[in-house]
Amino acid sequence: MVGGRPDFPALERSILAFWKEADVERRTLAQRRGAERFVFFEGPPTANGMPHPGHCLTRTIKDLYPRYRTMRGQYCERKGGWDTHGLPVEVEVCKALGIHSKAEIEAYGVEPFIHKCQESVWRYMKEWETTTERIGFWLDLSTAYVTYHRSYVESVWWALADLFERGLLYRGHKIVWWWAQGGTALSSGEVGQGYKEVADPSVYVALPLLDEAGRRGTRSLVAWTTTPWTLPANQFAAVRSDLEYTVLRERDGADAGEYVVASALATAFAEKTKKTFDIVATLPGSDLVGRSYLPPFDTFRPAGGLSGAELVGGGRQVAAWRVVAADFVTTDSGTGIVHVAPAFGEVDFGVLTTERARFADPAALDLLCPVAPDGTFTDAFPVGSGRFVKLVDRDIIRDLRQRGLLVHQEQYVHDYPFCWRADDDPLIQYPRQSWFIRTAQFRAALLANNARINWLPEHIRDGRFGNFLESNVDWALSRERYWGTPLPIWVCEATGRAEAVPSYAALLAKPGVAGTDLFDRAKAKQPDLCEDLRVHKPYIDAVTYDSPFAAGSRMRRVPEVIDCWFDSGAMPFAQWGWPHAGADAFAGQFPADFISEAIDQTRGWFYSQLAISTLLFGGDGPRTLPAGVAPPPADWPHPFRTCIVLGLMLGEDGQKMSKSKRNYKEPGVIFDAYGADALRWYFLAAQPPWTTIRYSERAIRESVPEFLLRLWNVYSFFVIYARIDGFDPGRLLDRPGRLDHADLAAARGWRPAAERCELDRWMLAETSATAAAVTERMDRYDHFGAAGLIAALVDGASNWFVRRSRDRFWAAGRADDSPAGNPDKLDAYWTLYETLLTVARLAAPFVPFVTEAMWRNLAVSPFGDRVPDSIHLTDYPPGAPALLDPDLVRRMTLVRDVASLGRAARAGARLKVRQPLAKVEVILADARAADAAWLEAHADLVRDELNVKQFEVCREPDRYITRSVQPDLKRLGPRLGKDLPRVRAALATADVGALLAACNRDGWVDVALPGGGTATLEREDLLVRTTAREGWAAAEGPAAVVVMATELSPELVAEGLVREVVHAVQAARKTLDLEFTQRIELSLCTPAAPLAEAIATHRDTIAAETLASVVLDVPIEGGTREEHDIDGHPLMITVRPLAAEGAA
RNA sequence: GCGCGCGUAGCUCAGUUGGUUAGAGCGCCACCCUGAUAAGGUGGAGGUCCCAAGUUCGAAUCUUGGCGCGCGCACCA
Repeated sequence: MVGGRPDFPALERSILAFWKEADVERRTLAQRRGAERFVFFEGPPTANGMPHPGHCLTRTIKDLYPRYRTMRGQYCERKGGWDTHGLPVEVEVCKALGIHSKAEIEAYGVEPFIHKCQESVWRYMKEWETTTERIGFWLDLSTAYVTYHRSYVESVWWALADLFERGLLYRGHKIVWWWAQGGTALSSGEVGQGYKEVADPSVYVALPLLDEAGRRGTRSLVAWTTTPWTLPANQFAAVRSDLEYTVLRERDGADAGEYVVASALATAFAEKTKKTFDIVATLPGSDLVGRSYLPPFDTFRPAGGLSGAELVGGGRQVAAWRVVAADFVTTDSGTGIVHVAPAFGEVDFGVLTTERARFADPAALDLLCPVAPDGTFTDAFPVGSGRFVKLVDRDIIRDLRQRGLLVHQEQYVHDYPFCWRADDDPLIQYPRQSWFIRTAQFRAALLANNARINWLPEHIRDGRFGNFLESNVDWALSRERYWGTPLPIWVCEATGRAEAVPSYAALLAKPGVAGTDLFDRAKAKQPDLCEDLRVHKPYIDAVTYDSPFAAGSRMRRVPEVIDCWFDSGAMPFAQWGWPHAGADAFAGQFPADFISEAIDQTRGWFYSQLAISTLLFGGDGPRTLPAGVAPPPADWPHPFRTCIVLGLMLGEDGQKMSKSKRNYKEPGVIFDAYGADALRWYFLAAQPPWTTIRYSERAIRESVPEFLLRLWNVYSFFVIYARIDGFDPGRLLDRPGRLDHADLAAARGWRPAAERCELDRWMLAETSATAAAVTERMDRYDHFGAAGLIAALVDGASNWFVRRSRDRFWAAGRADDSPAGNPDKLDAYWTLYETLLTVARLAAPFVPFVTEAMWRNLAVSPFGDRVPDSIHLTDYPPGAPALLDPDLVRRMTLVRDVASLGRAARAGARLKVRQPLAKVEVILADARAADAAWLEAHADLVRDELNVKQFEVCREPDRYITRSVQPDLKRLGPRLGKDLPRVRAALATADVGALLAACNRDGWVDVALPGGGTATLEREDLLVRTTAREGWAAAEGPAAVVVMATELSPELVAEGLVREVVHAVQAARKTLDLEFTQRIELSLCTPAAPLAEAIATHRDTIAAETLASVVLDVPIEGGTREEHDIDGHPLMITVRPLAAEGAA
């Protein structure tokens, strides 16, 4: 059913059924087997949350290019994938179980907990599958990779083992964001979730300097901190050696000491403390470096005072509570002297590391940490022992004040991270053993690889992503959690030496392996237990083997699992189980030509993929491949060549989408109301993909008439009349081929473009040009530009071709090659048919449903199995170069402009189009003579469009317009530069006629400049602009001025009145809901003489236009009466339908 | 605080290496068509292109500095 209002959602459901029944998706792939590949990677979504509109966007983009490339003849696999590990899954399970802490999980039991996690992963699976299918995203979910699957885990193991073999995976002591109450470190992403603005105490603390003998003097450093609880762990004070420091003494202070602060901050310091200071001295920071000071607390201070330790190069120095030089010291805030507590800050820890390197025995510098993993002070710091550090701040401040070390105290408002799932728990930075990957030493390689990626938008490369890589730090890989890929490292109980295991088979091959039975027993008890869990906690933890490092000792796995981002980043090879399996699949599917995700994946999937690929497959790795397995080529970029980075999608109110705020409509609602094509077109055509999209139902709804409905209307127009006129391409053409222009040539009654009318040639030229341009854009991944071109083509077909061709479609004769056929009508059908087929195929990757419906009806209905049964099995239309006709396209634009200007001129003069006018004249600004002649030859067209009796290109333009000459700035700018204003001035006052005449004669002209000198200008340097003179009904555009004759003769007025009358009668017919073939009796009564006369004169016209058998001037008995006002004249219309007696 | 992006019509957004009269859709007003018709079309009004300075013959476009918004990073003490 093509007529009437289309029901897109219903249409789409039937198309979905067809795709499924006819196995179309698989066949599009099978058809291209062996062809050049287009490699696409699916970034795995997590299926334990509901899909929302943002996912619909990514899925639309991810579908578009594979569809397009497939139609272009490439072979594009679309293997799905699911991300299944990680804290979010554990959190979901904990919620369901009503538990929170690690202790509670342990109490519940790791084994049942893992089982729950594995089940929970598939919680919203159904919704994801439905959404994926409904939006038309062709993705093979049946072969989707799953990150918890054993083969996937073993691929990841191999990668980690390889890194370990190369010394790139190590165990380190680092400062991590620690959730003390939960007993785990959090990932940076998790930390980022939990920032809150809070007021913390901020203190200025005096650190008394010590002399050579270790005696305390009167002079103190002043350090600033917002975390007083870290003061007991103080180990250093940092200054910058190239800064100047000032020694201040409080004026009027009785026994005031002296304070050292950075000179740049001395004033601010004085203002803060509200004290008046005298400057005692200034000194460079370098003078402070090496000095000892008294730590704020004695926590770790040896009773016997400070003894030195031996330096690497000989000599001795005090190990702790010493001033060090550091670049990170700034004068932005504080005092220019930084309290360094290596246990509680990453930067601070860096200071310790640097200092350790200076000493012969690094152990001389212990890491001082008075805090237990649960966040409470140990007995080492009696003031706060047993209490959570943050709660001890006040006691610490009181203690400092009592001892005279507190210089100043205030509240400081700043952002501080809290646990994202327990937002009353502040996080602390805390030293913790974890496993790291040495990504930082690959910084240059990462950047080089990144430099070769085609990022869209481009600024991602050097902007967000590049910056991120520049500041790369080693990847903190391990997580002290449960549901994740277990870190495949086994450690010797006796020696602590470790080795990595690349696969389960390798583990089984170890000497004296034991513990594999834990899983077997669980499986025996619970036969449906997922086999993949064999490589997960707790089963894998039970597997031990003989240590190669110490006889009689066992190797045990470390307890950690890994960051789930490593899982997803390993997807290019792990999806095939490579290198343990899938060598061929991997070789053919690496690197990806195209991936796309939203910008939040910069440090997520984009980074994890790049980092893993660069480390494994860059210049010098991998080293541990099984025999016969080759690494992929190392050429950059890998593992992806082009990446479209999508903007974030916001809700209707411009805020982040959130379920609780209900600021977005569920995708399902949109699908049911407007259809998937509407949503897809909105995503693809309404804005470039990287802008932040404000998702709104209104915007989606409004995008429908603009494209989908218009396309449908043209299509529906064609179908309606093709049926009436018997246009049946299936009968006229035996071998349809690909239904391209050349194939249609074989059809009976088909005439070459050259023999058809101009409008047909124009339509075909536009179509061909658009096909070429769209292809070019799509090859550049510019679907936004391509969509604009397709929309413009549809607009041209609807609002120019169809509108101007109506009479041809309605002309007498059949649309076939029979004797009753009308060749021009047939031309019109062939032209529109070809255009529709081309447009449908161009738009197929964008709106796969409606275009499929069009193809099924336009091609499959008439040709049956002579053509592919799905549009997605066809080739993308190449366009026919022979049909291109730039001159015609330009001229048609010109005539459309003229028509448009004519209407503007009418509007200006308040002369509606129903009122015929005598004449319209056009003055072309700077057109070629051939264009003018062409335009004049199309007088009929313009007369028809503008309802005028006469049209001509004006021979005496000076009557209506003035001309001015302007310099072509783009051409002359580079040549004349500073002289331009003078050239402009000269041209403004020049004799335009003479100037142009000289130019046309000689090709150039010298212009005298106001300040002296001349400029030589060529004809091409001059632009002629025409301006309408006052007093005419005229409208001007860049290309032309259109002037309307406004004088109304009595005849013209009468004709105008008649058109109004016809209009009124048609309205009456419509009110009566008459069939358009229904004949009527009509009476028109008016007391107004001019109107009566006009009606009398044009009685036949009125009768013909309104299908009236008679037009009377007395009321008809039994007719329906309507009172009308015709340009101020009253008119009574009476209509009486006649008994049916055949069609018009 | 640092980094990235963005500020153009009432709303949502284009504007492709600096160039002449800055565009579209929606909304609004007016009009047209009435054989695609519970559709379709045309025209119009509406803009200090966030502000300021600079570079330039010329800036919505380039530079710098503000202001505002979004995102990322970050207790850099």
